[in-house]
Amino acid sequence: MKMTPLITSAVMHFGEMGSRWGFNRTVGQILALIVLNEEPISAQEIADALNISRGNTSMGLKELQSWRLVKQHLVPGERKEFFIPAGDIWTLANRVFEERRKREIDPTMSLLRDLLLDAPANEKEANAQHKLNEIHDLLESITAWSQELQNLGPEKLNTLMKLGSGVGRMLELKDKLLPGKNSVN
Amino acid sequence: MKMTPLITSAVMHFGEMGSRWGFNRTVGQILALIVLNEEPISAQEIADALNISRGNTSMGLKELQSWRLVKQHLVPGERKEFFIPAGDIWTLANRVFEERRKREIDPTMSLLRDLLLDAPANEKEANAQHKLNEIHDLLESITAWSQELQNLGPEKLNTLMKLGSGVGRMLELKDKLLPGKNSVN
DNA sequence: CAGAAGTTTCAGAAATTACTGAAAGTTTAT
DNA sequence: ATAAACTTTCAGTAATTTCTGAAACTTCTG
Repeated sequence: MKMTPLITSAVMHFGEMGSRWGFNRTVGQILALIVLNEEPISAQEIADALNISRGNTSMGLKELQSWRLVKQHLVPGERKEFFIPAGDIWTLANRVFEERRKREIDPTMSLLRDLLLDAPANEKEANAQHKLNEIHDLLESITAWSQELQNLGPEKLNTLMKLGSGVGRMLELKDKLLPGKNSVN
Repeated sequence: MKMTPLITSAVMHFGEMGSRWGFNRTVGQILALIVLNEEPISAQEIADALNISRGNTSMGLKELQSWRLVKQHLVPGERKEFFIPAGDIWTLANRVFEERRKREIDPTMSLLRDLLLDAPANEKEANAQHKLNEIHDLLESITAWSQELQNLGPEKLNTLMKLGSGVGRMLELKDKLLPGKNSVN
């Protein structure tokens, strides 16, 4: 498993970015390596290529599996476990979005719901609650929307993205188009 | 600047989430405090309320200003500087998206462009380059799209979000609606 | 210009997070 | 049942990130 210079650059970069994407350097490197390698690759090969301990590799792979970004791949006749990406690039990107939503938005939504249940103790709290409510509604919209987008599937999503500024014009016509929908206030 | 229990819970939570949102605990707490407090608040009051050093407070505020999430507010007659949110909740959310895009996507796009310029040295590299190209295109779409959404402005964005699954139906009709746009393959 | 009121910087300490490697665990083959 | 081939766990260490607080800086006031 010798990495070519190009692959090395890419792997190193994804390592650096890893922490910004919600996982750590090693996990980012492992992911890049698995994605860029057309053949399935074993844990030992990963450890060797990246110069990291076998234990760290194991933990990284576990994390990537919990994100559903890589999966195991049994090679007939081989005792070792091999790893491959859990889907195409689109799928992987979707998974990252979804996992991050779970980690970054859901816990906050849940707390906000709780905080909004209590009656405000005074003026100050009433004001704060109002702000928290705005935040809650915003997060709810984002969540609903992102699920909606995922349900569209890659093709339609792509259509929508490529549509670009056409979206604006389309929205202006929407009431004529979809008379069943009530307008938003 | 005594925090009520409700505000305390919210501030602590935003601190915990802070690191997942791209800044650290203290920065998250400071942001929450500024947003939830209707009055402008001074650096010293923030340090006291959160029990953090004055120096840390200063750095946190600097970071929040670099994210364009809070701004200074001069109170006439007061020597101190006060701080307030840089806009309404929608604006703040947009700023977070945009900043994160800059930090999480732009550097990768730039590297990918470079890596795609070199001719592949062999079979392996050609394959890797193909994958990198897919990633590049995806990130490009996401970037373009998110800029598009921001240009729509809050009202239309809200309309779009509330539209929910109507988007799917709308897309099916789009060709009739916007005949100038070519279909996507 | 001295000094009071405030802010920022940054070296070192504290806290957190990631990594190693040896030991324990698992699976398959004989 | 034993051994070989492999994986996982986890205590301790290393690396990184965050925080403090004292010193330096800035600005305003008399």
